[in-house]
This record gives sequence, structure tokens and C-alpha cells, in this order.
Amino acid sequence: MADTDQKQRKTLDERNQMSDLERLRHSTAHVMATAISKLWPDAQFAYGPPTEQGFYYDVDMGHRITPDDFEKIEAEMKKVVKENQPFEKMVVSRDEALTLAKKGRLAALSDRDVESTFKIDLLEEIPEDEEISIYKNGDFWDLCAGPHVPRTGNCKAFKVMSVASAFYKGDANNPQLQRVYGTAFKNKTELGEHLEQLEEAKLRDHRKIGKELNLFLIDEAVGQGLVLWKPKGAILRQQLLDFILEHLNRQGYSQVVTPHIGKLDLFRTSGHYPYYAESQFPPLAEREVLKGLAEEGRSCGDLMQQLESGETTGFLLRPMNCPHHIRIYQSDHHSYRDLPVRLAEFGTVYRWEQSGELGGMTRVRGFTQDDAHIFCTEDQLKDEIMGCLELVKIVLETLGMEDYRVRVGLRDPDSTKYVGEPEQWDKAEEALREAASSLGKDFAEEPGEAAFYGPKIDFVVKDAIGREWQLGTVQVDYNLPERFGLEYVGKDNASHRPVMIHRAPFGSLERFVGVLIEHFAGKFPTWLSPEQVRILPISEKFVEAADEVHKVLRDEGVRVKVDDTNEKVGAKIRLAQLERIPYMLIIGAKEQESNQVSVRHRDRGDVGAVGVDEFKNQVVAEIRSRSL
RNA sequence: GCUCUUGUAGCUCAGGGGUAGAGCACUUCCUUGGUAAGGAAGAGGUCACGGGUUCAAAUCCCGUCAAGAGCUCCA
Repeated sequence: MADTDQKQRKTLDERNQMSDLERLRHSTAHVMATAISKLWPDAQFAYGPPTEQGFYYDVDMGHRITPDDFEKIEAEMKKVVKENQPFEKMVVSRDEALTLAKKGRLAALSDRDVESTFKIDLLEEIPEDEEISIYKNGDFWDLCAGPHVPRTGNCKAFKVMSVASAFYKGDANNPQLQRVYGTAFKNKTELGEHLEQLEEAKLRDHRKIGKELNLFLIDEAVGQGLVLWKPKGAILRQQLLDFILEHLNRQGYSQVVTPHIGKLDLFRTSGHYPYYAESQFPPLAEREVLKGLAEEGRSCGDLMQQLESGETTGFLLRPMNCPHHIRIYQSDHHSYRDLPVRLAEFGTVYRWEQSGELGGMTRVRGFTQDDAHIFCTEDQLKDEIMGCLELVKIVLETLGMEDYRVRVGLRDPDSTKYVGEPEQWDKAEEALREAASSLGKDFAEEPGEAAFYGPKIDFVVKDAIGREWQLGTVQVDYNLPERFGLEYVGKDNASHRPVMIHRAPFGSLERFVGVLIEHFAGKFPTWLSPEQVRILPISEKFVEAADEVHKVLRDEGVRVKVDDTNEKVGAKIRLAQLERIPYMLIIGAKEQESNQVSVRHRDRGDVGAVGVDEFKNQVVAEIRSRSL
């Protein structure tokens, strides 16, 4: 990670552009550091920047901060705020700063027996020509480029939020520090609003809703990061598959079906093994091989070595679908007239994610991509990319997900790690750029973010807690066609190499549904709802009438149930509301006589009585059009 | 993988060195009720797992597994 320093250190320009809120938060971080220093004088501080949600300060000290300490810290902070200390900037020479740091005076309230270790390190990172400043508030002095608010009294509304650990400078080889997170706002009202928003976000969390609505399960007995889709979740998933399938057919894709494992040699050819072995499930060795090794008294290490060297063979749970699709492409002779060949599959892949990274449906070890591989000529590349983006656009628009970010990953001009010819890259990057701009949405070009095998476009959305997740992706690949020696016969009757595009509009079904649950807070549009209509007879006397309506709707393919439990309507409604069922139909004496149903919508409430057929037509139309 | 926190009934959680509690859900009965909870009775738990300390462990200690937050990673 050569650019760690750049990531951590903001330039002076960036600092001067700090917004008022960022400035306030950064100052509050100092106030917090002051408080922590008072409570635990051995505290050694590292970085303490503002963030999107607030601020943090990294600290190393003997005491382990727990949530029980937050109140104590806040109380000390309040004292500092009450004293209304001015933030004073003092420009010093490098030597002066170093002298203070050696005395342990930086990020501290007084001289100490120990040096301000991190600050000495930070000092070395400041370029020669840059001004070195120390900010003081009361007795707390800290090496800091600023800027700050005028006085500690300006930090009126704050809260210590959480504590976690972080590696110094984000390097896993460095010591771990305690990162104390806090947030700050102009005033108490805004702080209150923010905290309320966080509470609301928790209610949207897909893990919570997934459990409440019985959508999916991650079971210890099955394994970490392995999602079990329960019946209701499976309906949701199937609806999404049907939806995308319609559009795939329209765009001329061919569906294929391939197994979840393949020979190690296949992935050796593709380059996935052993290069990415540490992020895959361990290979499966053949029984005979294991037996043979055991008889020879050989170790697991020997086995691994043999598998890696290719001396013995085995199978791999596939980390990607492409090799299988490539083999399908290669099983036929292709003329330029056949291209583009578009092979699509809802393909399940397995990756060994680090255990600490797993979470809900958004980061898992087995997932299904709505994958496809397009084999085309250079000239077709642009149109094909456009087609892929069109698909992503349809998906996001149909689901009303407007809040996404488009990231175009380009190659790093200074690096030589990329495969393929520079002219090809230029062409592909230009095609991606053009395609991206056709979306009519801002996109970020990020040099150095391309994969080694080609440039890409990613669609990124945020979850309930504000974390960003990559969903859809379109990637150009020059590598695999080369490695597998893909060919087609051109007009000139000579053999040519096709270009490949990997693309997945949803990305992974698991992650997509996780994000979707949070997007809708469980209130899925009718076409996606596991149960679309629930019929609520007023009493058992009307169950028969309810059953008749049930039949009418079910025959139209509506997912409908009758609540024939021995409860009052109030209770039935409550239950249906909690299950976020879009439509509730109430049937009593009135409705039975007039062949009507009283319609209640989960958001609009009681919308009055309509004829059974009228309701049927309306709800069927709503489902067919996939209305939001 | 690392640091911290957590793990008690199907769910949400209380309790806490002397072999378990609430609400919801579930079962049965009564009730047949018009837009977010009708009533009664009942059933349900090796207190994540494995060790240790103790006369006694769900409770204290250690380890394992899992979850959450963050860091690192993500072809």
C-alpha cells in the first residue's frame, strides 16, 4: 500500500476546504482528546479526523475503553466546553515541534515521561515546505494543521458513539489502536435528529427485517456467510429472476446452466488458482490421492504443494462463473456472424471471505450472481456495454433505486500490471466512459481502480448504516480470452480473438436483496411482496365468502391468503400490517351481500369497498406492470 | 485475520454463585367481534459449546464457536 500516507494525510488545500461542520467535528475531536487525556494521562493519540458521520480519534493507552466509559468521557468534555477555551494556533519550527514531542507534550496536557510517539511519526510525514502548527486549547496541545472553531464553547452538541480498533495508518502490520468514534453538530436539535435517523436506520436493517418477515436465515449449523432463503425470501428472489430474465431474453441472451465446481486445472488456466487461493474455499482433493499421500506418510503441506504445482489434481468450488462459460463458448466453432455470444446464468460462486468481514446478506461466502459473459469483437464492444448499462438502468429504475453512485474504474497510467494492448484499453475506456455518460447521471472516473484484466463500471449504493456496497458491474476483460486462447473466424477467414465482458446487473442476489430490503424497509412493491393480498373475514361466518374471493385471485396468480384465525379484524389487520402485506381485504355481511371487498392498503389505510372483479383487475395490472 | 462487545424459550429481552423469568408467538377452550392487540388455561429452555474454580456454576475464570461494530481484505 504505497498510497497509505496520502490517504491519511490531507493536503493543506483539502484542509482549508473543510466545511464548517467538519471543522466543528474536528475541534470536537480535540475536546474529546482533552477529556481522555485528563482521565487517562498515558493516552497516546494518532489521527483524529472528521468523517461523514462525525469524527474519531485513534488512541493507544493502558485502559481499554468500553461503552461504560462514554458517559465519563462526555462529562469531562462538557467541562472543557464550559471553560470555553480558545483554540490557539501556534506556528513552530520542525525542531520546536520535535522537542515538544520528545517531552511527550504533544496531544497531552503536560510534559510526560514518554515521547508522543505517533506525533513524532506524523511530524516526519509533513513535507519540508509545509507549515507546522500546534493547536492549544487550555493545557491540551496537539500537533494539528487545523483549522478549528474559535473556542471549545462552540462544541455544544456532541456524543461519544462507539469504540473499535483500527490499525495505525490502516496497515495490519502496525499496532492496533482504539478508535473512539463520536459525532457533533451545530446544535442539540440537529444532533437529536441525527441520532433519531440512526435509530430509524436500525429498524431498516435487512438482518432485522429478514428475520421479522421470515425471508432468510444464516444458520450456524450450515456455516458462516451461507444464506438459506426461506419460502418468503425465495419468492422475492424468484420474482427478481423472472424480471431480469424477461429483459435478458429481449436482449438476446442465452441461458446456460453449469455446476458449482470444476477441475483445479480449469482455474489454473483462468489464473484464479493458485493466485487467489487464499480467498477461495480450499480445493477438494480426490480420495485416491489423499489415500496415497497418507500411505506415504506425507503431510497436508505436501498436498497443498502438489495441488498448487499441478502434480496432483483436484476440484475447486468455483469463485467465478467465467471459466465454465468460456468452455461452452469453446465447445463450438464461432464465426464473426455468431457474435456477440451472450451466455447468461444465475451462477452460484463461493469465496472465502475473512470471518470478520461477513455480515448479513451483504458480505457472504456463497452467492448467486445474475452473471453473463459476452463474447464480441472490438467493434461490438461499445454497443454491448451500452446494452449492459441499459439493463442495469432498467433494474434500478424499476425498483426506484435512484440513490446510487457510478464508478468508472480506469487503469493507472503509471502501472504496468495490466494485460492487453494500450490501444485496446483506450478504446474500452472510451466506450465505458461514453456508456456511463449515457446514463444521464454523474459518474466518477477512478484511475487505478480497473481490474488488471480490463476497465469496469460499478454501481454503488449505500445501506441503512451508510456503508457503500457494489451491486451491478460491467467489466471488460482482455485476459481470459488470451489465457484460454478464444477465437472466432473473421470476414477475412482468419482467426481473431474476441473480447469478453463480464456483467451482473444485480451483482449478487444476496447482496442485492439485502440492500433492497433496506431500500423498501420491508414494504416491497406488490409484485415483489411474498404475500400480496390477505383476506380478513370479520368472523368465522364469512370464511366461506373469503375462500371464494381467494379462489378468484389465486386463479389469476395473485399470492393471497385467508386469515381464518379466531381473531377480531383489528388483530388480523395488525398482523397483516406487521407483515407489510400490501392489500388487506375485509369481508363481512355487507361485502358478502354485494359481492364486494373492503380494501385496506398497508400505507393508505381504508380505501373503501369495490367489486371483487374490479379489485382483481386492478391488483393484477399493478403486479404485471411491476409498479412501485 | 485483528481489537472490543455480545450469546438466557421460536422472537424481543429481564435476571444473576443455591439447578430459571416477562411479553409476543404456539396449543386448547370461551368469545363471532367492522380497520393496528377480546378473555382464560396450557405447553415450551443442558441459560451457545468445552474445560476450570467451588460443597454448589446459567452466573466467576480460561478456551472454542457464532453474532455485532470497526480495521485490514474483496479477482
